[in-house]
Amino acid sequence: MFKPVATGVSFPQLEQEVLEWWGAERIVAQSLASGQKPFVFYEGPPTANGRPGLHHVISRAFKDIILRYRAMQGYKIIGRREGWDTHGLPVEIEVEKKLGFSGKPDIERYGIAAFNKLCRESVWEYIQEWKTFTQRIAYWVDEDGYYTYDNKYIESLWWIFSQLWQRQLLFRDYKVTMHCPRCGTSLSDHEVSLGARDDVDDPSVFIKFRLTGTCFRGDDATLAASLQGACMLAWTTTPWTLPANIALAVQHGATYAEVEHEGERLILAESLVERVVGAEVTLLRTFSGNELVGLQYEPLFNGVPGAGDTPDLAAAYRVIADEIVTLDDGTGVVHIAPAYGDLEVGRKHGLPTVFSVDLNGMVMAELGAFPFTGKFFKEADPEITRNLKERGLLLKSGRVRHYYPFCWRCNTPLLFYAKPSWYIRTTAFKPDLVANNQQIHWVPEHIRDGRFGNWLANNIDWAVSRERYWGTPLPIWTNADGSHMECIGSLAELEAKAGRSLGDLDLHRPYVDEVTWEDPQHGLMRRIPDVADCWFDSGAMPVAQWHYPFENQQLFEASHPADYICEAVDQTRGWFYTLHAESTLLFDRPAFHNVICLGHILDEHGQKMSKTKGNIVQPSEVIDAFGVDALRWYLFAAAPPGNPRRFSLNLVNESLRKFLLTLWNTYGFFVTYAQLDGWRPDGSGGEVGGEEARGGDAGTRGGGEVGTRGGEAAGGGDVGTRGGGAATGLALQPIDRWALAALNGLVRDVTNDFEQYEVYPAARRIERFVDELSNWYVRRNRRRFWKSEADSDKQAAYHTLYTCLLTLAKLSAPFIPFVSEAIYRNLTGQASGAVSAGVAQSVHLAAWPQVEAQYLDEGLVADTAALLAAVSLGRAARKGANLKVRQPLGELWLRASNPNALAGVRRFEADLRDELNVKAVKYLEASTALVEYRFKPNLRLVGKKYGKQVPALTAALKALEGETARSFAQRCEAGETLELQLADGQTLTLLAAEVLVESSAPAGFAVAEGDGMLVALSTVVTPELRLEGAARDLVRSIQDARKSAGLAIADRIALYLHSADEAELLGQTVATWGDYLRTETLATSVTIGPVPSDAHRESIEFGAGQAEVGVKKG
RNA sequence: GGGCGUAUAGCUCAGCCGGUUAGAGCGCGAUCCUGAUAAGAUCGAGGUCGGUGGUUCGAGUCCACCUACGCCCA
Repeated sequence: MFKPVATGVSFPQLEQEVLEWWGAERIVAQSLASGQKPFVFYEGPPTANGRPGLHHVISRAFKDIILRYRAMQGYKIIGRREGWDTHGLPVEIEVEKKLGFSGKPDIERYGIAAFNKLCRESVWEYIQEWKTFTQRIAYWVDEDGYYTYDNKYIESLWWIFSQLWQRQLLFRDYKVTMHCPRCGTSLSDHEVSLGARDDVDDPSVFIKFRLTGTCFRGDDATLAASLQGACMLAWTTTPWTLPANIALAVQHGATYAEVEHEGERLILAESLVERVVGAEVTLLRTFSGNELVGLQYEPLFNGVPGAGDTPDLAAAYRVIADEIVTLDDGTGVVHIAPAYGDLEVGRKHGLPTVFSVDLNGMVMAELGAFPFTGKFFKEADPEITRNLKERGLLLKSGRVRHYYPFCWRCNTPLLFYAKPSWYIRTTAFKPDLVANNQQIHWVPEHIRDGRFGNWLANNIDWAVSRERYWGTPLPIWTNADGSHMECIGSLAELEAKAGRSLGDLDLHRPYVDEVTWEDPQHGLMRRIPDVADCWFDSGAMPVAQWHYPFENQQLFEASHPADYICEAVDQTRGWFYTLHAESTLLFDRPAFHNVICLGHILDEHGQKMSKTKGNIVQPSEVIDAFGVDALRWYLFAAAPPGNPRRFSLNLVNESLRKFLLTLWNTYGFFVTYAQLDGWRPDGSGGEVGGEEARGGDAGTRGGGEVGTRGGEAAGGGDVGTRGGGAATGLALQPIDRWALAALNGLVRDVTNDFEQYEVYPAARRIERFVDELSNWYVRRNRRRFWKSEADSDKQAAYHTLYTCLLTLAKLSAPFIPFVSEAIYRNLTGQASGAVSAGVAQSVHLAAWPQVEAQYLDEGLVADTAALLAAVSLGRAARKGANLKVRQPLGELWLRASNPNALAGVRRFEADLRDELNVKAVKYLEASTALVEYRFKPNLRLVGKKYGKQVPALTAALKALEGETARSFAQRCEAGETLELQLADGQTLTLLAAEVLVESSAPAGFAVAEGDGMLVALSTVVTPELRLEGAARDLVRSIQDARKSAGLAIADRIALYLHSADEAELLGQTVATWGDYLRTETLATSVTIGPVPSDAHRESIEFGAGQAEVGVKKG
């Protein structure tokens, strides 16, 4: 029935075998095709442009586990397919590097067609590695995936753009970018940080802006008039931006001073006067920043409007108040040039934008005929400064060292530059974005109203265009002067415009750019050059992966929103947002209902793993050493997924040893005996084992004083269950019913956890159950499997352990797909060729376990927990007194302050006696004179009720002693109310439950206490007990000797014992316990005397001295 | 600069609605147990629960501020 289990298992090798079997039997395909009720998943597309790393294992493991769980529940998973993010700057940069390019001009020279071809190919550079990786980590997805560069995918994006266009949600405005005038391109944030320097030498100039005496929209005309001719004093390190100045900003609440200096009136922050102007000034008056708002001043120069723009200069050249202003340096008056960095401020205050430097970094000719006209902007700085000095508008100038960004490629200083850009008006939907977010179940929860919620609350319009090449082309066509625009929503629409079939036109640049048409009213229509932000691609995947609305209408409707998605926390501003925004704008609903948001993986020192730091752990390194399941289990069980986690190989090894091996060995134990017995799940078999192969009947002597560990004790419980095994007709023992109760509780709890998308607590529960199954159930029941009779008691043990293991295989299948498969296939007999009707071929095709309510028994589980606590304390007490468990002791005293715990221990008293090797268990009660009592308030109950009286109450309880304490304890145990007098004379009436009774250790006992329980062991070893202990010591040593002599389990021996030191003890032991020695060790003879030379010999410690043990096969 | 998160034993992490002696695993040392086990049990050393202040009869837990680290944004 069962295939033997190798205890020296190699998990990586086992996984390879399972992989091959999955392949041969097409298990993955079967799983993908299975199920009825729909469950919708979205694959967040990775870029195949780099190698798969550990962080991909995490996200895929967390995706996979939920999908496997749902599949086992009979769901049909929609969207369980690969997806690839193929567009974007990272791909372009990769290709640029390969070609040795240094910017857009190189690409234009090389040709967009050839460049994009390389981009398309570059995406697949690591594809084989990805495919192998996907398969090896058992990420079960359909290889028939989606690709964002597909024409069909792009066409769906066009449809979305045209929807937005029709609703006037797509608009053009400036956007500030970091621009390299030499390379002629914008740089990404990452590129900017590559080239920024901290100690750049730049001019530092203080400029006077002369007030006109008027004010904006007639704010405070009186003040304005009185300030006519005075100058606002501003500071800048970029004189080249002054011609584009449009406003001056002050701080709302700060105090500004009008001072007289060398015959001029200057206005600046009061606190900066001395530092900037010096002490030689006369203070005329002060204002708050707010009072200055609206004052108008004479422009220094006349800035140039952007192409096609008609700025409203009536709103310019005035004082505004904004929070960007600080009083740390400068004058407290900030020069605002929206074109070169202050666009957000400009937008907020309704300011126009004008320019003075073009995209090549040259001062524009349109500014007028100045000495600096046509010069590079940095070289214009001194000329502009001189010009202002000549006009009396410069207070002073100097140099300063500060932070400034340079191009990382060509070392040219960068410009902040407001470029025309396309936006999606997401701000118009802010309330909807926020409301739809409330429908999403986030794990961890704090992301919803924290990071993600805040991001939505501070929503800004989405700048969606990029001046690049490899991306989804924006489907907007315009005439020459930009006065007419059209947005195209499908290929068919474009064909209609172009008046020809576009057949297999590649919708990428440059081919799509070649499609133009003549508009009768507006002239030649050409596509704008921009492509879409590649985040727009991925946010559109619910629509575009199915080529909606051109195809798959029903499929799309059924698969939006998703039930589940999962990515790392950095996606709150990435994919999570773009999915949410596009879904809200298009369909007014969230894109997903449940999301697990993963923390990042760090190296063992808490540093982020990165290529430059060289601290990346390759997944293969881990997988080859420990296997995928060990890695997965570590990821699921080691820490909650939302936290960043430190990773090291050691931690994976730990989870392997702690969990996987325990499970595997328990399973191995079961199979070993089930195979020997020919046991079958249907209850047949079990009678063939017999004495022949086994250690005989030692374990079932029953009634013996010794040798009762396991079987006897388990059978001696006080709950009569013979024949009472529910529907099974099995003779379930209490410990069997405990295992089944715990198992069904586990099924219930793990299922609940999964329903909440809480993987971590589910893993911890399974881990704990496996530990208890191995270290309590199996350990306590060894004899039942071992004994020769094939009785109903043995059947019950087999049935119980089998049920636990098979259910565990299913429960753990989503976590550890390989090991669970191996266990499942063997336990269902399939590994050895048996096939039963109605049994799923693979654990991943099996049904998720159901709770069998008739087995649930919270009382039994709690009682066993109390027993385990008592056992643990008993061991601690033995340790404290240095009394090993093999030495039997007379009596154990126990007290439990919790009546339920006490009842639990009483119920399993026989197990407690057996486990701790004591003859009798007695209970400390208030009537017992052995101990003193101490009292504490039950704070949880008393705290709220008595509040400030708690300290007095505590003191009064503590003061009780002697007979008063004893009678107090008795009333308490009887559940009566208690009168307690406080120090101030007041008397309180306490309920019994409001007082905790503790007892001191009885004298002359070995004691341990904790968790409201006290265990005291009598340390008296009588001569009888000593002999019994000696017998058990001997048995243990003889078993060791058998083992090291290489004897088979069932070999009979001739036994020789000899001790010069403890001859008398040895003689008495053999006389009293000879039968026990013989049966336990399969000795056909016991001889006291020197060990013959042909016997295997060992020296052992015995009594207070030494002894010799000899064994010989006989 | 702003937002979010994290900070508990040498390491990795738990710790519920505030409650009595703050836990687990690993590692280290010691003892024990074992004819499934690469295991297990017990004990020991190791904690100013990041810091300061506050609320409260009572704070690892709640509040404020600060520090360090991570992520995102500017």
